[in-house]
Amino acid sequence: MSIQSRRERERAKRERLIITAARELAEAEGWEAVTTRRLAERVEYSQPVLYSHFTGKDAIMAAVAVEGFADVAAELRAARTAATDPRQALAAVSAAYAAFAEQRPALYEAMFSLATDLPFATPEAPAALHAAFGELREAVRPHAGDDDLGLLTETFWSSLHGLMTLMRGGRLPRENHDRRLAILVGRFSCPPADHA
Amino acid sequence: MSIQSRRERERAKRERLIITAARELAEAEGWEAVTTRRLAERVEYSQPVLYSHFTGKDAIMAAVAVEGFADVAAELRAARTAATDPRQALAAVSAAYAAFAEQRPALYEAMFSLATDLPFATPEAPAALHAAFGELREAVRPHAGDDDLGLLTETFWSSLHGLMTLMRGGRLPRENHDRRLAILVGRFSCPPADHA
DNA sequence: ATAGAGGTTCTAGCGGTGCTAGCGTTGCGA
DNA sequence: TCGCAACGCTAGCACCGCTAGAACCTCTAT
Repeated sequence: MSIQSRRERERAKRERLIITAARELAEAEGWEAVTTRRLAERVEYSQPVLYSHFTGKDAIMAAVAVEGFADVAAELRAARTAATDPRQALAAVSAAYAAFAEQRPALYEAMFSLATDLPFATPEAPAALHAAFGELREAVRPHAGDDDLGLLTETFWSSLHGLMTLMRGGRLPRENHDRRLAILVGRFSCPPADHA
Repeated sequence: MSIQSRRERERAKRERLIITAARELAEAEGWEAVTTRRLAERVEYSQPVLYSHFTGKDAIMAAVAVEGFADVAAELRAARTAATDPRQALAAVSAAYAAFAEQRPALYEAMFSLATDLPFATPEAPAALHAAFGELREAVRPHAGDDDLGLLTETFWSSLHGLMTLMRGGRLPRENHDRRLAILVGRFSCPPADHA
C-alpha cells in the first residue's frame, strides 16, 4: 500500500514535470520546437516514458492548455473585481484577456488553436475553462440588454479571440491594438435600446 | 523567342496545376493531408519540380490563399450589392463571410491561419485581399458613427474571424451560430450615439 | 545527320518528426 | 533467496520537408 502510493506520487510528480517542461519549452521557443525527443531529453527520460503518461503529443498540449485556463481565469477575475463600473469592468477584462494572449502566446495557442480534442462548451470541459468563461460572462452581464447572456458572452469572447489571433498572425498591425479594443468594448457596452 | 514563350506558358500552366491540386487536396482531406509527396504524385511530377516553382510548401499554401481572397471578395461584393438597407447589408455580408469560412474551411485556413508570411495590412498585400477588405469596409461604413472606419472594419472582421475559428475548432457549439451572428451584427450596427 | 551543350526532371537520400515493439534491468513479494 | 512483474530503455518504423547530383531529353551548330 505504502509502496504503491509512493509510486503513484512519483508518477504524478513526473507527469507534472513533463507538463511544465513542455510549457516552458513552448513559451521559450514556440510549439514547433516542442518535439517528443527534445521534451524527453529535457525531463531526462526516454521518449516512450512520455507515452506512458499521455496518449500522444496532443494530450501533452491539452494538459498545458488546461493550466492556461486556470491562469487566465485568475487574471480575468482580478481585472473584473478591481473595476468600479460595468463599462470599465468590460474594458478591464478585455485588456486583461488581451494581455494574457500577448504575453503568453504559446500558452494561448495551446488553449485555443491546438489541442483540438478538448471538450469546450459542455459540462465535461475542464473546471478552469468554465471559470474563465464565467468571468467573461459576469463582465458582459450588465451590457446584455435583450440579448441572451450566454450567446453574447460567446460572441464577445470570439471578438477578443479574433483580434488577438489576427494580430499575432501578422494580419493586423500591432500599433492600433488599443484603439481596436476600445471600439470593441464601445460596441458591446452599448446595449441596443430597440432592435426595430 | 517562340520556343521560350511556349516553355514559359507551359511552366505557368504547370504552376496553376500545382496550386489547384493543392487546393483540391486540402479541401478534400485537410491541409495535414497535403504533403509534398502526395501533391507531386497528384500532378504527376516528382517532388523537386514543386521546388522549381515555389520556395517551399509555405509558398504553395500562400498561392492557394491568394486565390481564396479573390473568391471571398467576389462573394462579399455580391452579398453587399444585393442588400437594400445598411443594416441588412451588414448582416448579408456577415452571413456571406460565415458561409465562405464554413463551406471552404481549408481555403479559409490557408488564408488566415497558415501562410504566415503573406503581407497583410500593407500596400504590398495582394490586390484581392484589399478588395475583400474593401467590401467589408463599405458594408461597415454606414455604421461607423464616431469610430475610425478602418479600425472599425478591422475590429468587425476580427469578430467574424473569431466566431468562425472558434466554431471550426469545436470551441463554440454549432447550433446557435446564426444567433451569435445576429448579436454581432446588432452590436455593430448600433452606432454609439454618445460615448459619455 | 550528328555530336555536343544546356536545361530539365528524376532517383536517392539527409536529417528530422510522432510513435511503438520488444528487450533488459530493476526491485518488490513470497 | 528466488521468481516475477513492472518499468524504462534501445532501436526502429513510416512518414515529413527538402536537396544534391545523376540521367535524360531537346535544341543548336557543325
